Formats: sequence, C-alpha cells, structure tokens
Amino acid sequence: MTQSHAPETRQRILDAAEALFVEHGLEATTLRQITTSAQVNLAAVNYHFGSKESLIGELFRRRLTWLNEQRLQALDRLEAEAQGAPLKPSQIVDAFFGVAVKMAADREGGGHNFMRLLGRTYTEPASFVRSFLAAEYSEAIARFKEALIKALPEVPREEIYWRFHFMLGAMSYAISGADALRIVADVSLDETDGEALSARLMSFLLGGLRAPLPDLQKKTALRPRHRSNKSHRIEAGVQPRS
Amino acid sequence: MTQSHAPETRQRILDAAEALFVEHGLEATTLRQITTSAQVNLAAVNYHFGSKESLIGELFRRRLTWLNEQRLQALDRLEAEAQGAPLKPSQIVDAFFGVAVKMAADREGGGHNFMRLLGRTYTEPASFVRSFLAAEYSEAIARFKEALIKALPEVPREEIYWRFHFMLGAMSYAISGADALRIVADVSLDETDGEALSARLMSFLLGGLRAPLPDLQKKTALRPRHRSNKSHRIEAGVQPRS
DNA sequence: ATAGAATTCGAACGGTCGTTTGAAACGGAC
DNA sequence: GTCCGTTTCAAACGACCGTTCGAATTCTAT
Repeated sequence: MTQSHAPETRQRILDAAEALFVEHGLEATTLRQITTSAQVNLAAVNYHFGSKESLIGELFRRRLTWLNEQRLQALDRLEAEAQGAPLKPSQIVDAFFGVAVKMAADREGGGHNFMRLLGRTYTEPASFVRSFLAAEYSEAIARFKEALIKALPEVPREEIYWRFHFMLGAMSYAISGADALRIVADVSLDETDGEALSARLMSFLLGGLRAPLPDLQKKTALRPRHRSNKSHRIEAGVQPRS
Repeated sequence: MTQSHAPETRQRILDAAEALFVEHGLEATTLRQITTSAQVNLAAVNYHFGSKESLIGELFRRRLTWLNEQRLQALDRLEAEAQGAPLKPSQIVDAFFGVAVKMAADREGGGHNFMRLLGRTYTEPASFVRSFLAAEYSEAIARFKEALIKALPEVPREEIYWRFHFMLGAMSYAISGADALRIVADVSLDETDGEALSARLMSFLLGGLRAPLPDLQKKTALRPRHRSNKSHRIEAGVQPRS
C-alpha cells in the first residue's frame, strides 16, 4: 500500500547519516554528505523523512527503543528472580550500563557508532535532541532509579540521582573513547576489546556508586553572594582575560 | 604601540562568544549572534582574531592556561609537603578535579559557562578543537598521571589511564549538569551549590578510582573476530532497523 | 593643530546550507 | 499495453554563513 520497495533507501540514509554524525557532529554534517555517502538523491532525505531534524529523530529512535527494551527486560528478569527482595547494586548497574557497553562493542552492526554519538548527545545544546532523548529514556530511567533506591535504602535519593548522572558521564566517555582518551594516554590503548572495557567500566562505576557518602557541611559560613573580593592575590574565580 | 584601547572590544567578544557557545554549541553559534550580543561590529571578530576558529582558540586558551596553572601549583604544593613520599589518591584527585569544580562554581566570572563548554569539548568531533586541547593539557595530564601511578603502585598503568578517563567523564557531566541531569531527575536538583557538588563528585571519583581491579579474563575463549556467535539468549549486536 | 596609525563601520562577496519543485522513471493492477 | 501511485532525479530557491574591503572614524604622538 504505502511503501513498496523504498525501505532500502531509508535504511541506506540512516546508516550513512549515523556514521557521518559520529564523525562530524549533527550540525556539521550536511544532507549532501549524507546523500552522497548513501548514494541516493539529495532530495531523498526530505522525501522520506521530511526534514533533517526528523531524520535525526528517527535515527535515535530506532536504536534507543531497542536499547531500552533490552535494559528493561534485563531488569525484569532480575526482579523476577529476586521475588521482591532488593537487588544488588552491581546487578542493576550491569543491567543498565552493561547492555549499553555491549551494544557499543558491536562494531559491524553499527551499534558502536551509535553509542559514541549517543554519549555526546546528553550534553548536546540543541534542545530538540535532548527533548526526545528524555522522552525515550523516561520509562527506563524511572524503573532503574526505583530499583537503585530500593537497593540502597541508606543512600538519600538526591545522592542516587547525582551518582546516576556521574555514571552516565563515565559511560559516555568510556564509549566515546578513542579520541578523547588520546589526550590522557599518549600510547593508544586497546579499545577494541569490548569485554575488557565493560569489566573496567563496571568496577569503576560500582566503586563510585558505593563510595562513602560525602560530607555536605559547608566549611565557609555565610557568603551572601561574594562580590567584593579584590583583595587576595590569586583567588579562585578570578581569571585573567587575555 | 600595537594596541591601545582595543582590549575592551576583544573582551566583550570573548565573553559574549563564551556564553553563546555554551548555549548553542560551537558550530551553531554564528558570528552575527556573537557580535550582536557583544554590541560590536560584525567585522570586529575577523579584525581582532582573524577567524572564528582563532577566536575559539583564544577563548579556550585564556581559561585553560590559568586552570592548568592552578592545578599544577596545587600539585607542586602537595609534593613539596610530602617530600618525595607518594601522595594520597584523594589529594591528587582533589588537586586536579577540585580546582576545576571550583572554577565551575564561579558563576559571575564566567568560569561556570566555560567549564560547561569544556566538558563537551573532549568529545567534540571538530579535530582542531581537540588538537589544541591536547596541547594545553599535555603537561598537566602527564604530571598527574605520574603522581597517580606513584600513589597507586599496585594498579597497572593501563587501568589508571582508563580510570582517569572515566573520572573526566563524570566530571564533565557533573559540570554540564543541569540540562542532562533533567533527564535523570524529574525534580530539578539544586545545582547552584558548588561546595556540595564538589563534595559529591569527589567521593564518587575516589570510590571509582579505588575500586577493586576488574577481572580481565575473557569468559569466552578464542574468538578470532567474533562473527558466528548466535547461540546465547539476548545476544548483543543484533539491532532492528526502522 | 595635524599626521599617521589603529579601530570601527556598512556593505558586499562567494559559497553552502536545508528545502522545494516539476518532470522523469518505475512499480504492480487490470 | 494502460493507468496510477510511488519513488527518483536534476535544478533551482531563498536564507544565511564566514570573510573581505574601502571608507569613515577615533585615538595618539608630535
């Protein structure tokens, strides 16, 4: 009825766009690059997707829904086994982040490219990207937050939210990997081994998640809005300008 | 001689650009937005900086050199006190990340904006950005890596590199904060309190850094280039398309 | 006051962006 | 073969990008 033999074109566009987005970024990648790489006509993107923005949306959707389904299935399985008892934090972390790292280790299927792109997208300035990211994630995040709160009853909710956030950051860098890591390690590390990366990341995340709670007492007392500090020499918060 | 009363214009451009870059990203921010916001003529950017790319370079330089100087001074101080003895990991982490978080807490001086921008930049696709980022960082990173290796003699170098990388990711998200966090926590958390954020991040980072070493034994034996694994249940690497 | 350099300004340049258009090519149903 | 909806194609659209240019202006030193 509606489409007959077009799906091949749609897919070629999505695959080519994914590879180019991760290489140059969303803004910097042009439709001409995408259609050339996909070997389709320039107008094909607007014909099949309506706009560049919609293309980006579909691109994220096809991977994210699958990813979060996997995560939720893993969590379901764990909770069924536990029969109401709280899960171990390591199980929860593994269900959420392990699935992602596993997807990132899939180089042939394109999962690797996508996960590198996804890691960057949380902090993406373009609001329309973050908005449907939030929509796609809301269910999974809610379930996992709930599980973590249950697993760590002595940890305040706020702290769990923050640590979840930190874990997302560590995972993002773990996957974006290569380029950023080259700043840290002059020797290029072996980042092709998904198993090893997963093991490294997991132990780091769990260490952070289970770390002793911070002491939140303010050391310096009242400080209305600190303005009149031009007395000291170096003084944090006073940067030179050119 | 060379310049007389121009510095004010240069500064206004840098400040305006910084605020706009963090809001819209490097690519998406136009020179017309910048010059309008700074209330200078459109041609001023090319007159004072030569190009948009050079503007970005100067923008990062003026903050990064200062930031890394502070970090190295803090490390110098610690090492002088220790008199050759290895430092505690918490001291090293605090010298590196604590200074950054402190800079990020400085909302009036613009440090806050810059740090949010910086966090994104490690994973920035544009190569020219990462290249001088690596240059600016090389000295500080080398010194801190050295200190960590000395402080954690039982941890393999590779592991330290990876954990440094993960810590950078967590910090990046901690500072980029707000927008990305809103995906995790429906209630918007108080992110104005730099002291509290610093304490939270530090305990997370230290927990991760000192976590038990991962078991790097591959569970599955020889796997020449993993292709023929379709035995297991959920199986990574098989995503749907559209 | 005046010469000369530094800076600002308005206007334009060529190029590239995402999108649109109308015609050509293709598909299966009859 | 004929028809009709779907898809492809080449070409162009207006908008906006970073950059350049020459004249006007402002500052500084003599």
